[in-house]
Amino acid sequence: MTPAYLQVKAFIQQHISSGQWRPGDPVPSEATLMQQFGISRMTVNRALRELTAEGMVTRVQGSGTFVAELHRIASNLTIRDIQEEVVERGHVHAACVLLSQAEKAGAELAKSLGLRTGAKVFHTVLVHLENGRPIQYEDRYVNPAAAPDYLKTDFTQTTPTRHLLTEAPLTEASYSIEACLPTPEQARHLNIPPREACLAMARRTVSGGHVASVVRLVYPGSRYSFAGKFQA
Amino acid sequence: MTPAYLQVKAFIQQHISSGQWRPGDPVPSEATLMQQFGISRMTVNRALRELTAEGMVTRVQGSGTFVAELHRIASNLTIRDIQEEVVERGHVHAACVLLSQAEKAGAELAKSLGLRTGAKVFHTVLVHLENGRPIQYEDRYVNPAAAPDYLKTDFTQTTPTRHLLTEAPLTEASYSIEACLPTPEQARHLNIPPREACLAMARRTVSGGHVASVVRLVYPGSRYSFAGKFQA
DNA sequence: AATTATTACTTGTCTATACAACTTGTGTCA
DNA sequence: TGACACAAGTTGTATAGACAAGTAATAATT
Repeated sequence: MTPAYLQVKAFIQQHISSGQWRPGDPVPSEATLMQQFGISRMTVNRALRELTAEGMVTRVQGSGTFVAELHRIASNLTIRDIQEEVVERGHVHAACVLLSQAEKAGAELAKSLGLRTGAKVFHTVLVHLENGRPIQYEDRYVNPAAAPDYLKTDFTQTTPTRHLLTEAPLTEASYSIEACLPTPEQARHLNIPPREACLAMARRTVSGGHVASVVRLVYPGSRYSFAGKFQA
Repeated sequence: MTPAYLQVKAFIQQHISSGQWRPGDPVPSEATLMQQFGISRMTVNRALRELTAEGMVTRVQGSGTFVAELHRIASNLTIRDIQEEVVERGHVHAACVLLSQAEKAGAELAKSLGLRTGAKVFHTVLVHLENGRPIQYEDRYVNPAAAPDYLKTDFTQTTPTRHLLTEAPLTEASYSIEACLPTPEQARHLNIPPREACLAMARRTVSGGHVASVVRLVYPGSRYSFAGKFQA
């Protein structure tokens, strides 16, 4: 037996996705739906509240519930560990450490990490392999305050992402996905032609109010894409 | 006065983001939180239910509530109208129609649209300009069943996205973001060098169980990126 | 005619209770 | 030792009622 609140949700979603109720149209009030389904108000309320959270409808106290203007269906672009991702595809993950050291931050880097120029930062460069083929070039700077033991980690066993997620649970992050051509070094390590288009994700993660890490992930365009699904 | 359920949410989120409760750790049970906050179970339940929906915690019936394994903080990658996007940045949007006609679908296209080979499809190619500079090359095929009047639209006034969102409210969509080099024609119309890396989003939208449209959006890598924010 | 009260309706939050479904550990019995 | 039954604890769903707060239309007043 399908729970009542799901039936109400399905009822409303169907009317919206079929186009019978168009953006801006009023959705029946809680009282109406109560009677129509013969259920209590709290149950109807839950259904409408969830639809609001999902962006299907908007509610105005005192006025009513309305079909949301644009279906801004959100997808689940998430921060994932590359190793998990590869393993989930049933493939073998390996990592090759190109660099792992402490450095003094330049002006730009220091600013983006929220440190003063010349402050100590950790710098790692890795290449991740999927079934032996290079798939990600990871160039990362880490705020020592967020993960003091960062450099002691064996990155062929534990990925930087995993270490950081454990050490400094993230509270927010901003990212930018762009297309670029690889640097000669990136092309060499990714084993791609120097003019093959690459996907790059630049990411800045914040943990507890402080910037924990800035990273640039470069993927060969021919071997990688961000795929996802929007769902109503 | 902050609502009680929000206080509970804040209490839990703080313990998680501060690292006091680590992934896998149990979160206090509803009964415990009831007593601790002196509120009813339904209120605690709402807080925990919302945290579950937001990916902060996982709940197992009969067992308990636990801090989610990886903070799979989801971002708001949404299907947006390029015109809205440009206008929101305070810029001027314009569109140039390169092609707008009915065609017979080839085998591959027909399959992806869920039609038979040779069926009639609408095909449009547009270039979108932001402040006069080309920013998106839009190559779109539309299922006539989803939007019979598609070709009658003046695409310099109404973008295809907007028309389709109005005509065929979408129920789901899948996308793929990749890096590529532009075709000569794309490079010409986007006014970029032939070897500049581009971002491409391939999207397939479904409306009411039928594929409404497949589209390939190509952006100059130097002028566009998908940016977003994950938030706890 | 313009302003102000009133009223009906809507959503937002919260309570106390109830039963169902599931998990886990414990104890009993063979 | 192993299989089973049971009890305690947990989440999932649902109810009927209550009050607060906001909106919008109507009625009353100026």
